Amino acid sequence: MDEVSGFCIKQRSGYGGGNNGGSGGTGTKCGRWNPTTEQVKVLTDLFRSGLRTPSTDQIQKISSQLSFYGKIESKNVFYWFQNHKARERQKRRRFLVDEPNEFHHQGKLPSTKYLAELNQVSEPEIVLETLQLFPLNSFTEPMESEKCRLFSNDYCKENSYNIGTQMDHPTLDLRLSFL
Amino acid sequence: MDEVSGFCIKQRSGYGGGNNGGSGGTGTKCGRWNPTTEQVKVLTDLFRSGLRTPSTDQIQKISSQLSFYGKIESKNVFYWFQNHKARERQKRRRFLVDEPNEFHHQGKLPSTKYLAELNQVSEPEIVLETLQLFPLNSFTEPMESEKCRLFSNDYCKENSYNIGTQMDHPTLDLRLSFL
DNA sequence: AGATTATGAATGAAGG
DNA sequence: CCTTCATTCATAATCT
Repeated sequence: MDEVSGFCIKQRSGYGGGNNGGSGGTGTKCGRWNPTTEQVKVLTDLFRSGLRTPSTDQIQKISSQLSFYGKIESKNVFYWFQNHKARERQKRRRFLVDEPNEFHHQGKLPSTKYLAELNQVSEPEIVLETLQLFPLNSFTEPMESEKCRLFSNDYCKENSYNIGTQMDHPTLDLRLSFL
Repeated sequence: MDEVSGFCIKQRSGYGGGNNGGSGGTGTKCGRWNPTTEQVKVLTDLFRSGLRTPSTDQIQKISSQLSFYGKIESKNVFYWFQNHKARERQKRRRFLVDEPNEFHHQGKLPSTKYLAELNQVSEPEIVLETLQLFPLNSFTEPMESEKCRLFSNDYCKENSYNIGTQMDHPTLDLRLSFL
């Protein structure tokens, strides 16, 4: 999984039914960006697809696409990738390096044997050619994908990405090929 | 469909994080790390000795040492310091901003523990910067992590720290010098 | 028991 | 890139 934990969707006080067209996560105080689940999903999938450091152009486009799901700015996308990447690495460096040492004495644990799944941070680092997250019900034919430029150290593969059927929106076609 | 009104998806059966990864079985309630008294004591003493932001190396060593008292991971140490520092600052700030007259508590009184905490905050905090935490090499490169002087409420005091005398464990010498 | 507090964990934003 | 800070969420601990 992308993150260490199963993810808990955090939300501000449940705003009444989707009144927010693009009011982002919280309806009240917009101190900082609070990504919606759809936004997180898209970003995560992009990341897992291999995108690590999107260019300014890409950021713009991603942001633009994600703005459909709620308020978002380019810098949010930028920060998201930075943080995600950094924490992925940090997890490995700081947390994974943790030794499997196990001396329990003081505790009252009944010596439950546990298997630490430390490999959860091992990143497959695979790059999908065509990412299909949502089995596309609609038949949005992907337009001719633009040629992806390879950046310095990024994998930029053309991704066919579609989102639809998740929200009540008019079949947003979010192919990653727009990148 | 239930709106984004976040519901917390129960954590997947354990993740690298938490603490008790397993207890075997499936539906194990993956709780969070619950430090033992000794662990808290050591951490607190370290903090009070001036350690505020341990480096990765230090974190790992602390974690390693504390693992004697129970299960612990590096990330726990990391978060502990992170939280402790943040909350100390937070309390301090709140204390300064808070009501100038700390006597009129007409409503419900804060718990004794809370008051104790406040009292603790009010006492002079001593942050060492000469704590020899990095005596590993003869020519130790001084880390440049001495920029925490943003707020001028740091005092310098020479201090030698030794925990070993307070422990009731075999021969674990937990002097901070191990850092 | 439910309400409240304490605190582990997470993450958006920056700083450097 | 890396580290750090602020804020928040979730939950164990505790109180009433």
